[in-house]
Amino acid sequence: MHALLRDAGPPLTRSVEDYLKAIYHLSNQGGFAATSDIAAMLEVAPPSVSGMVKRLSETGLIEHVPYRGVQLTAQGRRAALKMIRRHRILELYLMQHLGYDWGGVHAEAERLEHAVSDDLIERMASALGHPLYDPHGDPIPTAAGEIEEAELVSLAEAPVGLKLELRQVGTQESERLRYLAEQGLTPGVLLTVSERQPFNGPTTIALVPSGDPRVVGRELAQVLWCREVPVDGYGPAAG
Amino acid sequence: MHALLRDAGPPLTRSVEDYLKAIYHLSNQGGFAATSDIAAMLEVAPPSVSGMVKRLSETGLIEHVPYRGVQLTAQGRRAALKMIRRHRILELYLMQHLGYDWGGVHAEAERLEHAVSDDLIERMASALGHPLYDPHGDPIPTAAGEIEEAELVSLAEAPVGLKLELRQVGTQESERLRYLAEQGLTPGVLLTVSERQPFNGPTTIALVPSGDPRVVGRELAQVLWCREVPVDGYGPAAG
DNA sequence: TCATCAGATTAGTATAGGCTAATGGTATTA
DNA sequence: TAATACCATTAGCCTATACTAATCTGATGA
Repeated sequence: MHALLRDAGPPLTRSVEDYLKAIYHLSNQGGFAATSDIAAMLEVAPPSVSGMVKRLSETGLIEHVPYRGVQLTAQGRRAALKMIRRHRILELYLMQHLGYDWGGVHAEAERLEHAVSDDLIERMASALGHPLYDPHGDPIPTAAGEIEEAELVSLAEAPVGLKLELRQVGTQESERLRYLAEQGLTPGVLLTVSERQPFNGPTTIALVPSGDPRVVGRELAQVLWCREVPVDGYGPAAG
Repeated sequence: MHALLRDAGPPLTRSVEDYLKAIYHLSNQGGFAATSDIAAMLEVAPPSVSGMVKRLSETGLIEHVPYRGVQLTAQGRRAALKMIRRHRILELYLMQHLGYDWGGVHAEAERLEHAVSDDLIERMASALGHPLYDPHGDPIPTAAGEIEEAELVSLAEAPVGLKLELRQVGTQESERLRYLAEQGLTPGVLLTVSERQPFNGPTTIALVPSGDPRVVGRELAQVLWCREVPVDGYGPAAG
């Protein structure tokens, strides 16, 4: 029996669960999640985040460095992964057993993930054959709270031909961020690597599904961290 | 298109949904639901009920006669039936598609009913073949908000041999209520009618599943309102 | 180095929903 | 009819979570 699952304490509220999930997603590479980013992700005002951050750090779910941001503690990370497992299993179940499509499934899972029991999730997981990846190709954390960390490659290093999802933008400079946003290069976008010029030259990519091309200079490409996207959408790259 | 479904307004909170459901169950026969009964059913303190009752009557979901109790308005009844539909469909789905048993299914449905969308419920209903009765034999309200009202027979009139569920105790006298509770005769219990003495004599019943016998005098039997229980548990009395 | 500005935090307020203690009303019973 | 007991309600308070407006901090750029 893994010791990872029990933490007891009072059950977390819906809000708390949402905050933990958001912080998990925003601090993926071990960095800090910024107050304003959390606020944007949860669609609340920044002061609401400050308030919640205070409470969460008092209960030991996160660590807060004022004016810097927050990180999950081991306990908080466990709780976040549990929610992510729930979400991903739910999405898969709704699509495979109840005919949901890509469009509707996220919102439904978003509400259900707070209401389901562990038991129900495990039953769904069984019914699905204990899947390892969700409909988006993201890995599903195990019931014990382990997740296959997708290794990220910088776009500057990614082999030509690969299909990637942009996961992290490794800079805070607003000029660069603004430019990248204009180019449609925000976390979550899918792309394929079309070509790379020699001698540290730019990388040419094609956005998916539009096919729009983009040329990204090496300096920028180096801070665009991507995950390889499995080809069939349900498992890691077929090999 | 039925006009019954739309009421718009802000979505109801979990608490409100629970109150409406409780009031529906407690005022079944067109009577009033008492504050203390609602409090007991929801496991909250009576003043909490008074507070909620004020809010609900301000929003037009219930009608409140001070010191008498509350009744659902048409709007409140619609909302309550929607929750009951959700609950019963969920119970059936969890049992038939996810292997739940009688024990666990209620608590799970109780939480999920607040989180599911109408869309999901209708998908589950389809997957179940649009069932009319839940695992307890209770009728499932239609999506349009109609429910087959179970006719109640008083125990004093019920034919010998019938299997019944006690649904309503038609007296408020505490002495009688206390006695009935001692006898295990509270709403929800299952029983079969074993025998009835002539000349307005007592009715003998057997509790289900224990088989314990009880002899109930006519006066009391007249206020014990029962519903006939379908034999197979999934439909009305098999014909 | 200092002014500036964006982002973070604090202050103060609101709403939903719960609680306990105190009070008020109704119905039963003597 | 009067006393009583039970139940409902009001008063006053608490927590979680959100908000706006005001203030503070730290990084950027002159």
